[in-house]
Amino acid sequence: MSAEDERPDLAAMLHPLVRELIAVELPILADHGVSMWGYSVLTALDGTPVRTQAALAEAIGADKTRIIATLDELQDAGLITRIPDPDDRRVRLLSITPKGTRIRRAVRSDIRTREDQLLSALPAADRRAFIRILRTLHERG
Amino acid sequence: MSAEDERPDLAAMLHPLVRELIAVELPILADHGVSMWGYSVLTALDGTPVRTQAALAEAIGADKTRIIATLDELQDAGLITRIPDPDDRRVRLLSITPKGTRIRRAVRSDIRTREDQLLSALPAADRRAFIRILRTLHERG
DNA sequence: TCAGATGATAAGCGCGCGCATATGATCTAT
DNA sequence: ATAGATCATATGCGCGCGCTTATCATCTGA
Repeated sequence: MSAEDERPDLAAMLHPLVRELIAVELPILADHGVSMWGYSVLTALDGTPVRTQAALAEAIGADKTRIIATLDELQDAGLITRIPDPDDRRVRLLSITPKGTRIRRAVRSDIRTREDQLLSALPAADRRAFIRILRTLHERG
Repeated sequence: MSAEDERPDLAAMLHPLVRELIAVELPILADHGVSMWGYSVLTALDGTPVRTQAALAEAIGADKTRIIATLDELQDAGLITRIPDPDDRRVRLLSITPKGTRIRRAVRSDIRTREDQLLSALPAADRRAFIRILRTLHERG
């Protein structure tokens, strides 16, 4: 039985880490007046407008009915636009506004700063490797 | 602006991964007749008996009132024992039974198999590095 | 001895969320 | 023209869980 066998489960290590990250992010999001789902929507829309709300929900792992209130809030706050598609009037074309982009990037920057603090326990090479491997796992699926 | 700056947030990458791991684990846990919290308790007790229930809850990030039902179930199933401490009769000494140990290890083995499948997208060196770095972050925190 | 701390337990509140269902508008294919 | 699919939306159920409060037993220190 190698030492590897005695490691905690992946979820046992990852879950607390995620909880910690979320705890760090919530106050930042509150400072900028957006919810976690709202930020997630802004992130998905920044750079890539999305044609349907269902596709957006799918892309960010949200529920397509639950996301509607989030979109309402973002629209009311002027962070996104929801224009009926002239080619298919069932569809709302979603895009982020300049104000939405500004807020999204400000939030991301604040989050990045805190993430760096969290990762500062690691040697630089490990930090880079961790991010790189995570991106691989993330893109894979 | 380096490519690094355009990476997704850590939580955006880690959260889906955790969700996926949990989705994989739930059927395994159901097969062995334990809940996620139950498995977490068994894992904490295997090898290290714990003196108080509050300490256990704290150790696994659970709520000290919510954990009681879990302990009741585990005890009813014969997977743990809860004996009043003769030196302080407020306290219940917690330990895992042989049956509990057997189940915990069977679950862990099944989970490990599925984790390996999940990580098989990575080159072996990255797999090792990922685990090693995760353990560092986990122990630090 | 007695007040206050500590441990286990019960019970309840409120939130977020996954999920199912229903409805109306609109499009598409026959 | 019409049936069926698709999209946005509203609504409601139920669960898990973090949190609070209260109760009872027991221990500890002044």
